[in-house]
Amino acid sequence: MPRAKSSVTIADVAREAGVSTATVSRVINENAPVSAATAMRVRAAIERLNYRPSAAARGLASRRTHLIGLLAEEISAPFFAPILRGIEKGAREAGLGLLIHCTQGTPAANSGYRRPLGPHNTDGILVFAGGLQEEELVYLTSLEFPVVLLHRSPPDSLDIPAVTVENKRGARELVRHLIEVHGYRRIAFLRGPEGHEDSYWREQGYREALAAADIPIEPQLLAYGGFDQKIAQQAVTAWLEQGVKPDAIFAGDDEAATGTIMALQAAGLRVPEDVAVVGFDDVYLAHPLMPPLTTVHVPIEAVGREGVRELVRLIAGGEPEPLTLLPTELVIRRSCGCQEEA
Amino acid sequence: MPRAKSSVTIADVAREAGVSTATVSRVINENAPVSAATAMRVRAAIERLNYRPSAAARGLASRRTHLIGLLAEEISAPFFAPILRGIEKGAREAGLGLLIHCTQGTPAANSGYRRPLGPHNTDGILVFAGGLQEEELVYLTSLEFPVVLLHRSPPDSLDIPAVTVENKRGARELVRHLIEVHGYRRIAFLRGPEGHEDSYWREQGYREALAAADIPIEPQLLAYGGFDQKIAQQAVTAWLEQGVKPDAIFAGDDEAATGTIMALQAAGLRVPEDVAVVGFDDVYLAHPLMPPLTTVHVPIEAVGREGVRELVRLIAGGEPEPLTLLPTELVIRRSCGCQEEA
DNA sequence: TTGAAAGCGCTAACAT
DNA sequence: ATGTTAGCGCTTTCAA
Repeated sequence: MPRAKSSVTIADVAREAGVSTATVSRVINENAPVSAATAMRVRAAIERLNYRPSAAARGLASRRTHLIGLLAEEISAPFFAPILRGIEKGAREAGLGLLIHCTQGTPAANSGYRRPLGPHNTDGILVFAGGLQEEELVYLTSLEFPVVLLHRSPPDSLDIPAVTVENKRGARELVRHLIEVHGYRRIAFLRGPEGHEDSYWREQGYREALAAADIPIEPQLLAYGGFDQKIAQQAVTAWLEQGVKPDAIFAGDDEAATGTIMALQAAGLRVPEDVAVVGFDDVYLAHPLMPPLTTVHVPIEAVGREGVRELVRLIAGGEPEPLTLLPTELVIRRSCGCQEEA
Repeated sequence: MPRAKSSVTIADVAREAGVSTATVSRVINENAPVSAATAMRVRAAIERLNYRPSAAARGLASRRTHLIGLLAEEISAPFFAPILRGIEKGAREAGLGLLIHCTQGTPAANSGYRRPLGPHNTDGILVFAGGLQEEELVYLTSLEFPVVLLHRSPPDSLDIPAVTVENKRGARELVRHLIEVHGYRRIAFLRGPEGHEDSYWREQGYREALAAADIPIEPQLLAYGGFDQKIAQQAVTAWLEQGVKPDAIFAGDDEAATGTIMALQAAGLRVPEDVAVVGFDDVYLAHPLMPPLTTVHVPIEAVGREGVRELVRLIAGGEPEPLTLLPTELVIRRSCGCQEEA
């Protein structure tokens, strides 16, 4: 019969088992020697009373919440789900709870003493991209509070560990493939959002690949795609209307690649016969009705997992790993002009 | 200058402001009268010291964590992201933190005194579909602990508030459209996973619509689609190989509709000219390269939002609303045979 | 290996 | 309107 309402405390268990509360605590936390017989009695008492330790009391006494936080700007598929899955899995395996909070462009709420996530309620936090302003990062660092950045590098002079992916290398290989295998020379690039690091490095990779092939950058082949299907569609449509017709379009990400393909198809152009299109992220391959897209695989879930791993290390007082750069991988399908194998 | 490491406590603030800790507490919680002048001094002291109340101490003393939990089986796009967004938004607006945990088929971890979510660390929880075993629901209910079910109805004899959508009505209207507007009579249905409530009610809606039109159920037109693209594809392929060719296929959900369309196209059949296809959920409309799918819109994000609203009501001691049934809405596009308007 | 007891930082009576 | 103080339920020295 479960006891109703008023909760069972460690003192109840201690009484039931005929030991002190300290001993019960030791059995629960397994952090001090307890004789097998005693432990058994305690566990039986816990079971019998259906005792569950109060997280608040534990946290107050031990100064450990066993919680980690995730701060993001917004919950947006398709990128958010896999990274969250990685984080949740990592947290679960480390025996930590996961507290999540989105800023949703409400940085105002994140001020004063009402902070959503921080030392007052977690043992450490994960910050996804722009989930936290630099000022607060500075503050948390001064407290030596564990923070790990995801898909974002630390502000200058702050050495906060970051986990991200090889955007530049992935983009470079992708564009190199277009040049070397297909002989394309007029390769357009659709930029992602301003200030978005993934976007920045992908552009660098694009530039490096062109430079390596001695192909000059044509400014008119650079446009804003915003990592967004609609924006990319408009950008490509605008090109077409101006008579700009590249050999290939590197859309910046898969979302933009979708918009690119739509714009091309709407103009009666075939992909890849008339214009090749490549994306980045490899999140839409799941969608079978899209022309098989050549893209760069990004290990999104792994970023979450590695982020937790690093955070756990910091919490344990271990040496920080300044930068974890996860590998990206070229995924050749059909939209670049290759014949996909069956 | 922020103080490093050792955290600022309410006593520090009280001293700095020249008041008692009780007064500081009153200012923070705004739950008792404090003179404007005093409040100002306290706030200034809080600001100066960069004080942030310890969640653990607050929780221990007040027996409120200001946290709600979300329990799910797994984090799977595309359904999870919107519902999470609704929940997170609701929690944020209510000033509550959100703790999430997935069971991932590890019910074992959810036993003994190491429960991920419950009265020991939250003020109430949201259970998405099969996120929690019946036994634990019974236990939590006996404690009068606030629980709200999402996309799942309570076990017999347990009156736990639930929030879900009008699956039956949506399916009925959808099939009625196929019958009345298009005159289809051989309408196939692809079932979702066994024990999945959405699936169950959609089938009921399908049956009701057929019954209302005096069309007998043809057992061979019922198959298992598993709310899964691959499984649906196989099921439809199997039909085709057996020479079963329905007028229309209600795929159970959009995911299965995708597989259905693939199977049809692979067999050289056109949608909707040769076979009409309809889905449910309206999650893929975002994907522009798919033939515009006639489906039923499910307000996924609203389920999350309403779930939080109900949970907040329970936590505040309000009257429970046993069942919140959110409306679904028929979305006519092209895959049923209609001419979509521009 | 075990127990006693002093906090952890806050809230909520109860006084005044 | 404000202060005093007794806990909240645990962990963690310190002793034994």
